[in-house]
Amino acid sequence: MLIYNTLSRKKEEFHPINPGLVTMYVCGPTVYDFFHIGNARSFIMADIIRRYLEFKGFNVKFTMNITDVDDNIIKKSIQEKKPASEVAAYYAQAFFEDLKKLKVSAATFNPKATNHIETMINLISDLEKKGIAYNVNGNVFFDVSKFNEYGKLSGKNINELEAGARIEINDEKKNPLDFALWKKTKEGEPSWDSPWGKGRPGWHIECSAMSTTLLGKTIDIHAGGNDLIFPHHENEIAQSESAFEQKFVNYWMHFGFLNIQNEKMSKSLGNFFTAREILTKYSAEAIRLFFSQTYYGGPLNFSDELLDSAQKGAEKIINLAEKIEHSLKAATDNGVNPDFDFQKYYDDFAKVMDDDFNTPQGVAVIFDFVKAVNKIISDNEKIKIQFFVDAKKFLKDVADNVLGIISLEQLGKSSEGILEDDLIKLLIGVRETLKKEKNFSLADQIRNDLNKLGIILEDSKFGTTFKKR
RNA sequence: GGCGCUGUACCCAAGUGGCUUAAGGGGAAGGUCUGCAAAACCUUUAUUCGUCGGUUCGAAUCCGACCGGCGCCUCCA
Repeated sequence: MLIYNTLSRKKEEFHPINPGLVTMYVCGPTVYDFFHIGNARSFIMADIIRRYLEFKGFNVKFTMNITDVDDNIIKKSIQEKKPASEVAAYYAQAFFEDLKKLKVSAATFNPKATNHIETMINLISDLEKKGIAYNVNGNVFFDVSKFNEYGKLSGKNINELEAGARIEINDEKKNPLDFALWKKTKEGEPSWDSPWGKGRPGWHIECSAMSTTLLGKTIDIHAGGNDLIFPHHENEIAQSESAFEQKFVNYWMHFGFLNIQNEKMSKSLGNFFTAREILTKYSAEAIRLFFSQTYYGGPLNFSDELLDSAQKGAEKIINLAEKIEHSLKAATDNGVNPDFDFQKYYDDFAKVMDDDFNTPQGVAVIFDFVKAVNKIISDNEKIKIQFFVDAKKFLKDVADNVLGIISLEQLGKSSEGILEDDLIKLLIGVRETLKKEKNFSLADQIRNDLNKLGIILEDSKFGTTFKKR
């Protein structure tokens, strides 16, 4: 299996530290607002990577942190005149709700920064003892000049950075690139006691602390958005490797941005849609398919047209799954036993996904499968039930469990309850009679009127079936 | 200025030296099935991969130049 490693800027063969186990850390949200659909891309692609590793048989310890103390949260708490902890708790809750709606699997660990302050303080103390961190009036900074590999992840050169620096002048720093490990408290801010007085941690230190505590000093995979490469991940490496004197992360993975009209979607530009907003218009499956149809590392434009096209693609898979369900219910064991090589599709899927999680090609394998199965269904009057059992299993294993672009267990489930479904079935029955009597105008009227209510009737060789828009 | 990503059909997008005279999705056109629809199936929709050169028996894929889009270098997935 190959993974593109930002550190080496090439694809590398993946070897986890412990066979059969993968330690994976993904930078999660700062909880001061709902996350947007661009953030969702990272969360979903990380989820798909995790699920594929599990599909391959790895036990994945998947960690995603919650940054619940930070400048933006404090700003929001002042605006809303609420305690910072309340703001953070509210948006953390919303974060989990939205992830669930997007069908992102629960993480093994979701550590919150404020639960790991002690570890961070110890880590900073170690760095200070080593002479790598320095305290100026209760602010502690990391001395970038003491870590001679600084810049190795982002390909930046310290001297060039200094030359082109547009960094805010801070008299307390020895070097403009030095970054805060510990920030002295200001009036009204959340704070903790520390050897340097009351204060709060800098942003970067939390990931070093939590990753090490939960997963170990060296982990297999650390992932996040492209914009975290510098300075965030660069700083994590500097802190962790200075403190522990061993490699922090073996494989660094970064997700491309979601753009709107070729411009990065971001909170500061204001050109964003929240994930929960998009979820009112499009299914999680369509959103996941949309992201899966592009390589995770590249840029991707966002628009309603593109999501519409993904929604239609998702329906194509659902249509097949529904046909399979009807066939399974019809349950007959006489019929042809089609010559169909299911294993080939599993092999093809694994082959392309093994190449740095090539989800676009993985999706293509699924659509090839959908087409091939549809063809067999339309070419044969009766098919043995085993064929449908196997076909369903493939969709479950690959399209549902790995990519999450279909939800088999939700098929045919009515959110409105059984009564409504029974009423629709009643109308279908009436319409069947009308059709037999050649009263097509009334039969069509029933179909059209139901359609206006969002219920679509389809006549097929399985009889009349319905689905809801 | 430094570093990185990117330019493939009407739209999105894979492929990065021969397996591809270029996957897959959407759209469009024609056909089959159907009382009609829908769904599904079949056919068509890039001799061509930003432009111009070069390397090679062979390139969308490698090299060079040029043109265009984007990002990071400051909080940001």
